Amino acid sequence: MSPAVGPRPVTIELNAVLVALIGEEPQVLTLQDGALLPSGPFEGDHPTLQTGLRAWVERQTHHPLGYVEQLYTFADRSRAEATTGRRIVSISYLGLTRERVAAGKREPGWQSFYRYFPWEDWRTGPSKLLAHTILPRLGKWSDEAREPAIKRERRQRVAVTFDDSAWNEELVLQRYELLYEAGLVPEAGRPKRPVGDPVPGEPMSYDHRRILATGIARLRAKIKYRPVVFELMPPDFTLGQLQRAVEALAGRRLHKQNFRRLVEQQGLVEETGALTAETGGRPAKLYRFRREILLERAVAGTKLPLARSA
Amino acid sequence: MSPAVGPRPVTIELNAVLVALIGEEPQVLTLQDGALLPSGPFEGDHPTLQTGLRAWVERQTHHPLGYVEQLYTFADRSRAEATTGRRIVSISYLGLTRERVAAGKREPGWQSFYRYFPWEDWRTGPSKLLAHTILPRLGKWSDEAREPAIKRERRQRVAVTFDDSAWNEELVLQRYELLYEAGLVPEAGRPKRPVGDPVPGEPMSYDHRRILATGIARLRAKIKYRPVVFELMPPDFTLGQLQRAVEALAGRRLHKQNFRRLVEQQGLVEETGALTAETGGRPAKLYRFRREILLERAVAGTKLPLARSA
DNA sequence: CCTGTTATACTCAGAGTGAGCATAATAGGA
DNA sequence: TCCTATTATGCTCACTCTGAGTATAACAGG
Repeated sequence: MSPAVGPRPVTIELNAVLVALIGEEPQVLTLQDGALLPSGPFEGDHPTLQTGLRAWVERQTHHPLGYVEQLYTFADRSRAEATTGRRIVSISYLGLTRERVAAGKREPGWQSFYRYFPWEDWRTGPSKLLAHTILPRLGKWSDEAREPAIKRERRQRVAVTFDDSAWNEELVLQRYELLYEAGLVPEAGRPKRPVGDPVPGEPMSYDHRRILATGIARLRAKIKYRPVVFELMPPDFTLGQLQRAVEALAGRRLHKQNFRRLVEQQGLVEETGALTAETGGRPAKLYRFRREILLERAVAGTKLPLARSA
Repeated sequence: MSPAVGPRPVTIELNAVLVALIGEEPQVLTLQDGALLPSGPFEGDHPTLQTGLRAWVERQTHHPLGYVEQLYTFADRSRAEATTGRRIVSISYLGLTRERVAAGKREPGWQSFYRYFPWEDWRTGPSKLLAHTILPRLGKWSDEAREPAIKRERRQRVAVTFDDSAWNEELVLQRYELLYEAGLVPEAGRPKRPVGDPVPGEPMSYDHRRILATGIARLRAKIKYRPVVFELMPPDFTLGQLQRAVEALAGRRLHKQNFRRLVEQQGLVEETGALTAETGGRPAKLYRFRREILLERAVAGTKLPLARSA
């Protein structure tokens, strides 16, 4: 069990889920007409994985990456292995970048999250696609199970991940995997499933749609306890814009007044002093992110009933 | 940007942070008299990384792994690279396993968390090591900075991560990294720092102490929103034992009555019906983990002010 | 039967959160 | 000019959650 000198050739590949908000839609950078996430080899002359990724992305997009976070490392993929004989290890990252085009102009390569996961967008109310198509078909899948135990387990998993009365927007990956298991979405490069009529939502090549699901899920979880939305916002913004940004990522509507209360009382923003009348109604105050907050506080998050708080 | 066939030889290595509770101490499995985490090559004949890790750990420890989670993938390490010329990518995992020895007998290889991070143990009150040794030296390090801006930034980072009036037990890694930056802990295989008199706490070889810090941090965060403690508990336990387990991991004391309330009202446990008198005082009811809960509910966690929850 | 120890039940105040009412300030059209 | 629609902003209220503590129960050992 000493440090190993491995027996089999291996290739390292980096995958990036690059997110930007373009015109209040959450978008991800793709290649090949939306079928691929950007990916490339890890070049050994970079000191770390993260600097390698940054350099490579910034060279490709001519744009600085605001925030980068490692998502997951997969090695369980057939992919090119069959042909080359090499083991491919793929390390995926989530990166956030600021919008840089006019909201009107359509950037090539950027695609909405919800092109791939239409059932994840609840901003206009409970997803009709879910109620009319997905849930019935998942119900059928559950009923198809022969053993009662498996049937019960399937039903329960569907209920937990897709329950529309207690929708949990973080379960993007679990929902995708359940749909995959049920044969409702296709996925290349994995053990074949009997996919009949796939559910709406674009597929991607290889496991890139799964990686995207992982990235969206991580991002949806993260915005709740770290101020990462601001990496996607312009320097100045109104609270309404900020709210619509969060709504776009989370895929659901928020209570306006309570959202303001939360943002303000946490000291995340400060007024610039200016107003903007471009919002359609009463002019709104402009705010900017208080970067100092990153130094002032660490993460939040406690759920332990602590004793003697001094 | 097509899937890559890399130019440089690479070796994949797996590292495991294997945790067990032995006699109410949180312990990690080590080799070489505590200097190494178990690590080994990823053998290409396993379909996935996780199954590879499981098989390998269970072969080494003759013991099933209850819970496994990927921690992080590093490639930024000099290590054996200098000698072999190969790039080493190390994928680390956190694994939880059940105690299997009598509390008295000392298992070889298992070491307490707090042998490596003594300042992380607040179970007997605020760490004296912190107040008497670490904080003064970190203060000195801050003051050494020439530029006022850097001085201020150092002070603020120390305040956020080490603040003993609002101790955040999750910041294990941030604290370790700060100590490393300040030259207060040694670390092999990294750019040398002028380490004078190191702060108490055992070092490890390579970057294993850093990986351990990552694992402890992840575990401390996880116990707050997922019922993973039970992976470390015997089948039947009292609420007092459960509390001391959580305290051991979190490194701090909890309010007993509120801890019970939390555990009970979340439906995490059920009474077995039996009592045990081995706790020293009034006999305690025995409980067991309600595995069904894993199917009944997904994660918790919302901090968004949702609209119309109808 | 007193003392120390752990277990268990219950209460209470304050903070945080979901939900909604009310008002302000703009644009555009009747 | 004055409605109306729209967005922004301020404030209240009830309910739940959580920290903190009081009180009582049930054992062991001297």
